[in-house]
Amino acid sequence: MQSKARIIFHLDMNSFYASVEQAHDPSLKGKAIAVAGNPKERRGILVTCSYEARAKGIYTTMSVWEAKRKCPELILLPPNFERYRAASKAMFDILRSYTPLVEPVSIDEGYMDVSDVEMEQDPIAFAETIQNRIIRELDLPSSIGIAPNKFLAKTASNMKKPMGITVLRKREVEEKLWPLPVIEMHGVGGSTAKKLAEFDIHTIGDLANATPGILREKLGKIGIRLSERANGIDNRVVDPESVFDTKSVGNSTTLPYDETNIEEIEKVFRRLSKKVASRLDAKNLAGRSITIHIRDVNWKNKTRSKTVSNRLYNENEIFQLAVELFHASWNGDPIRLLGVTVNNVYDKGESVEQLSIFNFEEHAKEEPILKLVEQLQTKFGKDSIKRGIKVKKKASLESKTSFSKDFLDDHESR
DNA sequence: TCTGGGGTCCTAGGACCC
DNA sequence: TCTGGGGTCCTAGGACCC
Repeated sequence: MQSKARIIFHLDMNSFYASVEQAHDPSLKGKAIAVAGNPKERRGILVTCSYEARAKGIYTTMSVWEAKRKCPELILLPPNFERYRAASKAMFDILRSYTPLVEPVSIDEGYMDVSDVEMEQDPIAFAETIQNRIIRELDLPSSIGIAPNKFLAKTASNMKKPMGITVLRKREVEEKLWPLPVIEMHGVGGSTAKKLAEFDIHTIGDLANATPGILREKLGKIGIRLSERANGIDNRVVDPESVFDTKSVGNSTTLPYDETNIEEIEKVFRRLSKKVASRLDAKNLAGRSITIHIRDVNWKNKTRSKTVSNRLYNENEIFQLAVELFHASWNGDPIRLLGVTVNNVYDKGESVEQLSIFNFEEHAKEEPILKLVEQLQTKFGKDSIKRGIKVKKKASLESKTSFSKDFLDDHESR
């Protein structure tokens, strides 16, 4: 069945944080401004900068000291995330006033599937309406890409900034995309570009016309995907729910000076654990595993992780595990960055699965249960508890105490 | 004084199970 | 006695994006 062509918008806010600051304080309009992590900090970088700053050779990710050297009149602002989140929410509310099929991708960009929206005019005029409303109501500039799928819409929105509206039709891919270098493609970074260059693929057109089998062999799944995208093919749907699908919550920090003092390091872990715990709490999430990140002076990264049987959300537990992992892998070298992430997170209160874990935890401290768990794990393997929980998931809510019984029944009936 | 902090997805090898 | 495949979970690392 040939499905009806879709109409996808990709809306991208232009230098979002800087624009929000200029809207908030109009005296900043027309000036070279930038938002930096904390302008006073060593090792700070620019998170965003205004178009006026860009005109003077300033760009995002530039270090603060370099930016100041290059443009002494640059106005540096500390980030005000609350302000950005409020602006973001207002922007997405505007988008959702036209269709529920809005998928936020990040704080300042999102997709809309407007295929079934009844428009009074053509899609371009409709995009203008949205863009003008965001300017009028929020004083924020944006760019919109219009295309039959996400990849092309995203590519299109990037073509004209600020305040652009760009249509990219599938039949225009050959003319407009193929001449561009592969690095211009969303999903291709320096590393992939270098690999592609090794077998003489330099432009998006080269990629589009390469044998998919070869790409698969060299790049794995990514190779196939890139080949499709280069040919203008992308079947991903616009998913409004994806924003609620948090998989991990983490916090990391670059230390002001390379650190070897264990007391300082533990203090940092304490701070990071506290932050992660409070953010998990705010979202009512708990996780099943923890990862710590260590970056050394040479920018070499190391991760260590551990999966635990109880749900992870408590600050002290996170801290203990983090420090434990750290001690098990640290060789005493100076450290540049530390991070703590809780992975495999899920909503604490929603599904039966969590409830059964909760029941299990309630009894976990009791001697007979501990013994049972040990026996079960010895007999059936480490993941047997999880399988037990799956059985529990099928069982009714009332039979809370039947956890171990369900579990055994399942295994003995095999 | 080069290079932040928040994420997601993919790979690959080993353990373990059926 | 030496023959499997198929599947999931776990860990470590890397690429990429905003």
